[in-house]
Amino acid sequence: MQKYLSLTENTDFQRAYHRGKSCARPALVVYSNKNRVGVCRVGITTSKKIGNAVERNRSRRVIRAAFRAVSEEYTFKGNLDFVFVARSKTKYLKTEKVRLAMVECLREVGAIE
RNA sequence: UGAGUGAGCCGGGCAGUUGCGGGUUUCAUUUUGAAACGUGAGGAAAGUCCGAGCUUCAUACAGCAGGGUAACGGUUAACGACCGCCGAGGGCGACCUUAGGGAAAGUGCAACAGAAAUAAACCGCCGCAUUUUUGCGGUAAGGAUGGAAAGGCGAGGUAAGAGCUCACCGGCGCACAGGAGACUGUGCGGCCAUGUAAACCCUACCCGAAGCAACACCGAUAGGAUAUGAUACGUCAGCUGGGCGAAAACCGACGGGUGGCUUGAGCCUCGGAGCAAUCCGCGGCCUAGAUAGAUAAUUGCCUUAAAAGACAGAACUCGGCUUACAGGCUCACUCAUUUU
RNA sequence: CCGGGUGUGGCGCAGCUUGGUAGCGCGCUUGACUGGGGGUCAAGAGGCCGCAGGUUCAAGUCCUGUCACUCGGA
Repeated sequence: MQKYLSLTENTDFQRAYHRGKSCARPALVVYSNKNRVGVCRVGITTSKKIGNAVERNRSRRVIRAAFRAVSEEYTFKGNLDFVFVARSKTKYLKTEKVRLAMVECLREVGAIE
């Protein structure tokens, strides 16, 4: 499995929010933006609105596991930055449901076939 | 059987597959990659309310200001924590609560009501004078107010009264006895003291400051400074004093990296000392260390009525306190009822 | 990690230092002036002062704990 870098800079997140394509589902929100780094990068946002530290960690882990499954199943078109934003429902969902929602969103923004 | 009090404990367990962080070993290897083994959140990790370790700032200053604590004895590295005990208050009881020094060092405050609030004469009572209505004097027993009216209550006493005198009770002082001490008990004296110090204050004791984003080293980048002054600058935070450091290739800056980073006032078993907190000894064990931050998905079995369903995520490390918490377990004790 | 601030009628704020009566503006209700509206005037309702405990005769105010929001520094 290929390694993916993490998004760390705040400017990268802002660029994804403003210029990238987006798609929203009750499970999560996906932003996608082209980059020039040469590899795909991933950022996960869990705001304080989601809940306390345990609930934020839970949401982040579910999204990370879902993305891992997606990246093994599909190949991305070009080098892209992804930002996944957790919503208040995410912490109650199983990984499989989040994976299905993620596939739908990624297909809509044109990242996968 | 019912009601209750106190103390302690658990917070599902075992095994498998895929995947993730750290470690060790082996192999390949410039970076790094692969395999195997082993390991990977809590009782509160939380709040950050106290106390320490550690590091730096003068090898670790002084005074003032400021802050904290407050019966007594002990435990502890230390504490405002804990244990024991005394006093006070509450409960039928097991037991619980308690910032619990000083109000005769001084200052302030006590609204409204009431005659009067820390010193007092409105009504009443008594005596004397008198134009019969008032004046002067004595008096805190009685009256209404108030949280509080100047020790309480009874007897003597008196013109009327008053600790003025006496008995009992309460408070204070002294002596003796007991105790490690706070204090308790007994006897004697004498009647002077309203409350408030979580009001200022006084007394005793304690406190230098900042915090792992500390700090040390490496690295790249752009910049400042341009000369010998005991001045700028830096430094123990507030004020004053006094001192120290530092200089020609140096200074501070920094979204970088490495260390700091987990063996520690550590955990477990057994024995001993102590009412207890806790301490001592023998033996055994190594148990997260990330740096945008690692625990997810799923299967089977067991315990169970049912495997779910609480509160909640380490961030330098410890000791406490406080707060949140589904469901349950153990021990000791009290009261009531019934039976023997 | 360290250190501040705020919480009071529906909304925005005083009152806390020096403890005894909880007030101001906007809004709300009723009435009057007007043919009606707006506006003005008059009257009124609406508060256990974030929560719990303590000190005190008495607490919005003082003390302790706690909850929520918010600001600043490294």
